[in-house]
Amino acid sequence: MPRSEPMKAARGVRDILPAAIPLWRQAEEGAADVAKRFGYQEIATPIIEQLELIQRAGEDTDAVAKELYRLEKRGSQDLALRPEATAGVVRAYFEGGLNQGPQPSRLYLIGPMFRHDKPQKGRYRQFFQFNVEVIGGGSAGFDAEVIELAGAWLDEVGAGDLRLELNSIGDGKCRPAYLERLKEYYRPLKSRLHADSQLRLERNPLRLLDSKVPQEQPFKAGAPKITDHLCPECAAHWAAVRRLLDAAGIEYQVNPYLVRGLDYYTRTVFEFYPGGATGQQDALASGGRYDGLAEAEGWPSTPGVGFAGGIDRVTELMASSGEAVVARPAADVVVLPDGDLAVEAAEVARICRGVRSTAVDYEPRSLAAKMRAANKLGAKFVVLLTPEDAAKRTARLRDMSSGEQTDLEWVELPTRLA
RNA sequence: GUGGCUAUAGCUCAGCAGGCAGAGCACCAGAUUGUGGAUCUGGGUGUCGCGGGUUCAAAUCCCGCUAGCCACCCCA
Repeated sequence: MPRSEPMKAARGVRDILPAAIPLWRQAEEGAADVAKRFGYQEIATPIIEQLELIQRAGEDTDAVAKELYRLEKRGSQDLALRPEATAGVVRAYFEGGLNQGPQPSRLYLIGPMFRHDKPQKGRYRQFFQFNVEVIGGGSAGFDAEVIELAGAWLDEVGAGDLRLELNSIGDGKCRPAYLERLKEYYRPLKSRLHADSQLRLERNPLRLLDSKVPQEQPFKAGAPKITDHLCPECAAHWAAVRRLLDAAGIEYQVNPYLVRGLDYYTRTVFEFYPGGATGQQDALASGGRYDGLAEAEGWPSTPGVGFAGGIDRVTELMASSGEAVVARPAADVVVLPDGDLAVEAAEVARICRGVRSTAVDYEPRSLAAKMRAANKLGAKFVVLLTPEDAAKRTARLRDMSSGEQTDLEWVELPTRLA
């Protein structure tokens, strides 16, 4: 047989092994707890969606073109793996009739997302997000609420010091005029911009503000700030959000360069970063208001605000900050048959499982080896079974911490183990 | 898309002025007349990522490829 490479996981994806699961659970359960405490309900949407839904929510950005996992066409629908959750949640809100219920709908979702990125630390092709969405409510109170919720989650799971950045990017009423001012400012500088930025200048000028090209940094300082050019409604909303955050004692930094590239985003944008990190660190959670998204999907215009938190990054932070989680033993009780007693050992295990997690060592190895294995597993008890015992339906129970042993009948096991 | 680093046992890695492929951990067994942890003893489980080149001789030097990691770019 020709030798071949052993099979490995697909590029950019990873396993969450048993030892890492407690930390993972802590991040997820922390998310669910906080969301419920704020009155949010869980929703689960498919990881596949119609390609068109994702394209409408992402327009024709490079990201959609390059990073979307499209599925081979089956039947008449083009499908893709979801790269983010909000588009699907908004779709489900209408399709499931949540728009008929009390407004707004407060929803949360935890699940995997897929992007064909080049993998690197904290960035995977299948990654997990905690999403919180308020759909059907346009008040500033909701903006502040989801920000507070995001901060509470990161705090409680032990993500450590945080930095919250905040901005407003206006809406369809005031943004176009601001973008004209921005273009006017950058046009004379066009020849000094990076090639990518020259394209953005006419197509998506807002993105010039978060450019990281070193030679463009000095230009940003002189650029008009959108928060100076908000319409009265957006300005009032912006002021209200900040007032609410101040009242809640939530610290933030206004970052006039924090933007979103898509038209349906409106008003509030925010991102949480690890506090110790400087510069270009990936956000732990990012969100904002998307009053134009429902309409982009072809549904009635409906306001919404929310955020997405990266569970992979958060668990990595938890691990590095020494967040200790003790893994529970796989089984409290291990049955060690001495000889060919698989049937009897399985029956004894079945009896023990009524009161404690129980495993059986079926391997034909020495009793010493079985004891070693049971010890490493963290077993609290072992049940030793010899052919003579088995014939009489008796066994020997050993307490692994005290070393104490007692001979007893199988039927006595539940009471002795309980 | 760009760049840097890495690739040797199941795992982590050493070996690299070219000369018989190694350690620790893990695993198996024994000391213990078949009862765990501590200790000791024994056991190597390998196409040195793949393909070429240089050489008497290549894990080691050179070229190419592939994969992984890290960073930049990007990130709905």
